[in-house]
Amino acid sequence: MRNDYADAVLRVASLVGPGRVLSYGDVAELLDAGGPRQVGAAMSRSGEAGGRGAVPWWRVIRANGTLPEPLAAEALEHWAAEATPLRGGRVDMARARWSPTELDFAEIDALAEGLSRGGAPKRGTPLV
DNA sequence: CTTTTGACAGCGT
DNA sequence: CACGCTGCCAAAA
Repeated sequence: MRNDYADAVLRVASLVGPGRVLSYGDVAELLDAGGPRQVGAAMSRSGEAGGRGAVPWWRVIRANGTLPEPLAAEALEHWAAEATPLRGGRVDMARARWSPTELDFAEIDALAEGLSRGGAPKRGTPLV
């Protein structure tokens, strides 16, 4: 079922609570898979997300507490609305970084598990 | 199979 | 603070 890496990334993003954020690299590290670029690539697809934009994309940002031009403006509104710790127009990563609870860890671990599905692709499994 | 690309990160200059 | 280069890993061409 785990469609793919992107799905896991989106789920982790949805775990982040209001007023908190995670850097792309953090997400990759939590999943213990891929890297910041994969997370970003996955997030780019969040707009589609099966047609549902229920993904709090503004809670997954760059390590420096910002987002690319086109998104910064809109994200800033969300951050302000959620009382996210800001500093000079960008997120104060030191204070806003999300800390997963043990419960969240279990969730994340389960997601990571799904990614490792080395099951048995073998044979003509076109896969992605 | 190889090459290119991408909502990145970190370090050196 | 501004650039430039390297490392990263998966998906798409």
